[in-house]
Amino acid sequence: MLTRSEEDHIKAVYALLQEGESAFTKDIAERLRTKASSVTDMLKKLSGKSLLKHEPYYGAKLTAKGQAIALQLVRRHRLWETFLVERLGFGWDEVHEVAEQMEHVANEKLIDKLDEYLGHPHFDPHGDPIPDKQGKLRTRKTKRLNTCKPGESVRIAAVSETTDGLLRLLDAKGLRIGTTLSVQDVHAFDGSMDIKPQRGSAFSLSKDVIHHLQVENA
Amino acid sequence: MLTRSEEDHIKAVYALLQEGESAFTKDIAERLRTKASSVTDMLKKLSGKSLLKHEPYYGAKLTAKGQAIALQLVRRHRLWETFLVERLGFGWDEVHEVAEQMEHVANEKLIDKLDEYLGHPHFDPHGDPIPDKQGKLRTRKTKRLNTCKPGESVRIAAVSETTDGLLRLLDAKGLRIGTTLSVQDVHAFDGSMDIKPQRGSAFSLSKDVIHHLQVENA
DNA sequence: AAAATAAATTAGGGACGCCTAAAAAACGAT
DNA sequence: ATCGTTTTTTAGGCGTCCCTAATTTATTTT
Repeated sequence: MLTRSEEDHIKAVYALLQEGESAFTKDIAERLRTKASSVTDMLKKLSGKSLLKHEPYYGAKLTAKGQAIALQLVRRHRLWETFLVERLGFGWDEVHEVAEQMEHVANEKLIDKLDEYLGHPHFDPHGDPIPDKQGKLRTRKTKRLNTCKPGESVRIAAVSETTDGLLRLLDAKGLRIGTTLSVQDVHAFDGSMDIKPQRGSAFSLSKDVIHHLQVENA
Repeated sequence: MLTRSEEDHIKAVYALLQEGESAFTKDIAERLRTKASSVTDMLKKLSGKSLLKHEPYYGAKLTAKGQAIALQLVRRHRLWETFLVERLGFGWDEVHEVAEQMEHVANEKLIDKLDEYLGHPHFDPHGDPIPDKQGKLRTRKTKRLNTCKPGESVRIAAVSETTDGLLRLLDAKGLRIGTTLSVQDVHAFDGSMDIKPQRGSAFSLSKDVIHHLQVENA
C-alpha cells in the first residue's frame, strides 16, 4: 500500500517521461510544488521499494512495477474526470483538481465498475487516452499544432489540462476535442498561427496555445 | 482545512452521540482502532480549533461548528454509498469501506452535483437519512425491532451498516429496507424473535439481529 | 584548467499522528 | 474511607514527510 505522497511522486515521474522530458529531481519538485531535498528523500524510498531507478543527474526511470502503478493512477484520474464531465455536468476546466483527490481512493472494484458504468471510454474529456485494466493505452499518431504547416487540415485530439486558463480560452474561441480546422498561415515574428475552423471564420492563436494543442490528420 | 484524522475523530464523536452513547476517549479509540492516548492528543487539537468541547470522564460534545462538519461528512458518506449501490451496482454490504475513503474528498460542488445527479435522495441504501446541504436530517419515528411486541406489524426502516455480516445475513433471509413483517413471538430464553414477512413464511431472528434493525409502524 | 553556476544530496530540525509505559484522576465496592 | 479497577492523561519516542542551510557533485563558462 502506497501513501498519497508516494503515489504523487510516481505519477510525476511518469508524467515527465511521458512528455519526453527527463525526470530530474528539480522538475519533480517543481511539479509537486515541493523542494528538491524532499524529492531526493522520496526517490530513495521508492527506489527501496523497487518502483523506480534513480541515477543523479540522469533522472529517474520507473520499473515495470512503478509503471504499472502509474498507469493505474492515470486510469483512475481520467475515469473520474470522464465521470465528472459526462455524468455530473462539470466543465472540462474544473475537473483536474477534484480528480487529483479521487484518484487516490484505492479500490479495484470501484474503478472496474466505474469504467463499465461509463461504457469503457478510451479517452477522457481532454482527449487523453485512458489506460484499460491491464494498463494498455490506445495510441494515435498526433502531433502538436505548432508543427503543422499552412494548408494542413487537422482535428483537435487532445489538450493539456494542467495549463492554467487554456481550457477556458479554448471554450471562448469555440474550440474543443474533435473540432476540425485548417492552418492558414504561420507568423515567424511571434510564432502565432492563423487557423480556420471547419465552420466559422478564421482567427489567430498565439504560440503558447498552439504549442499545447495535440492534433491528428483530418 | 482538516486532515483525514481530524475528520475521522469528529465523525466518531458524532456517531457515538447519535447512538445515544457518550463520546468517551476509550470509545472513540475503539471505534477508530487507535489508542486512548492518541485520542487525547486529537481531542486537545480539535478543542483548540473550537470544533468540540472535551471534559474528561464526561465525554466530548461537538460545537455547532464541529456538528456542521460532522453532518457534511455524513452527507458525503451516504451520498457516495447511494451512488455506489444505485449507479455502480455494488451490494449494500460492500460500500462502507469505499465510502469511508470517498467522504474525505473535499469539494463542495462535487457533492452538490452528486446530490442532484442522484435526485436529492433522503435515505441511503441502509435506510439512514442523508443530511441536505444545510445539514438538515429528515427524521422518522423508528424503534428497534427488539422493542416490538407480538402482534405488531412494522416495516424495516434502517440497518446498522457497520455490524459485520449483518447485511449479508439479511440478504440471505430476504429482508431489506421497506420489507413489512409482523412480530409473532418473543422468546425470553435467548431473546430471539419469530417474525413473518408480509410475503413468505415465518422464521426466527436472533437477539443480535433484532437489536440492529430499526423499524417503523407499517 | 580553474572558476562560476546549477543540480543534487546530506544534515538537522519541525509538525503530525501514532505508539508504549507510567502517572494521575475518577469511580465502585467493601 | 480506603483499596482496587477503570479511564484518562502525560511523558517520551518513532516514522513520515516536509523544510532550510550547508555541502558535494556535475556542468558550463572563461
